[in-house]
Amino acid sequence: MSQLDDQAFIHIAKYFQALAEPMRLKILNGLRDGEKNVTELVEISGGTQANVSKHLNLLRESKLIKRESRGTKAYYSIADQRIYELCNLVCGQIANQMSLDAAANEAFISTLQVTQ
Amino acid sequence: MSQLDDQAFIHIAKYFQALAEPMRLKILNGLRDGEKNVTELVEISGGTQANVSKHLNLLRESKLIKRESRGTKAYYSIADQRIYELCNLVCGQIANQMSLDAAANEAFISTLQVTQ
DNA sequence: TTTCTATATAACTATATACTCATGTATTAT
DNA sequence: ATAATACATGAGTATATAGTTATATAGAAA
Repeated sequence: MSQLDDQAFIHIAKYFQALAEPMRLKILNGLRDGEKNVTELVEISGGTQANVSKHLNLLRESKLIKRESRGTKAYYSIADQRIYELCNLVCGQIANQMSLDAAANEAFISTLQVTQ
Repeated sequence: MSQLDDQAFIHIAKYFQALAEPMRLKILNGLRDGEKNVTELVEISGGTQANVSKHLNLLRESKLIKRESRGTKAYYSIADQRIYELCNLVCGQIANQMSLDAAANEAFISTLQVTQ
């Protein structure tokens, strides 16, 4: 394995790492229908303000979302639409793994709002 | 957010978590061209036998790979082809983020062997 | 049976990170 | 200027996990 390979794997791993947290997935899911400010995302996610703020910062550093400050509010929105493709792929996989019957499976997937 | 949602996000996060480790990505990359035994994967990845064995176990629990024992050897192979689609998506993203010029970008991507 | 090879696992350490609580900072309103 | 609102961040704790070392287990060969 070359060094370049190693660096690449580290980068890719970090990208997946940003998606490897339920609260962050909730936040990203909450941004599907457009930008939201921190207070709105706190309500949607059910987390504390401090914690949501930190997750938002991490997602921003990972270039998954972007921030725009307007007045006293901070509006976040998706910077990388690809994450929904990723989630759709994974959701299919997860739905397979959870041995639900066909109907429940449907319900499960639609609950995730994974269809763009 | 319903409880079902919460469970779903937890599942999806765990799936991404399995991919969020450079050594595991190396191992998965090493399995692109078919099954390999542990010793081969140790050589490919450059890790220790114990560590590779643990990562293999984790990947198996996450249903990303499967194990077949033949004689004294254990052969691992991809159980979920989707991971390569995931990696391809992510690699494109990563390549964009690393501000390489077009040529280096090409080289970078081909090094990753991301094209199926 | 003894030995060798291949793999798994237990014990331990070190590090990363998710979370909470408290506080800081910036913008708007009074 | 003061207060209120919205957000960010530092300190501290708890937990998860990647890694190492040593050892266990299982099959094949002698």
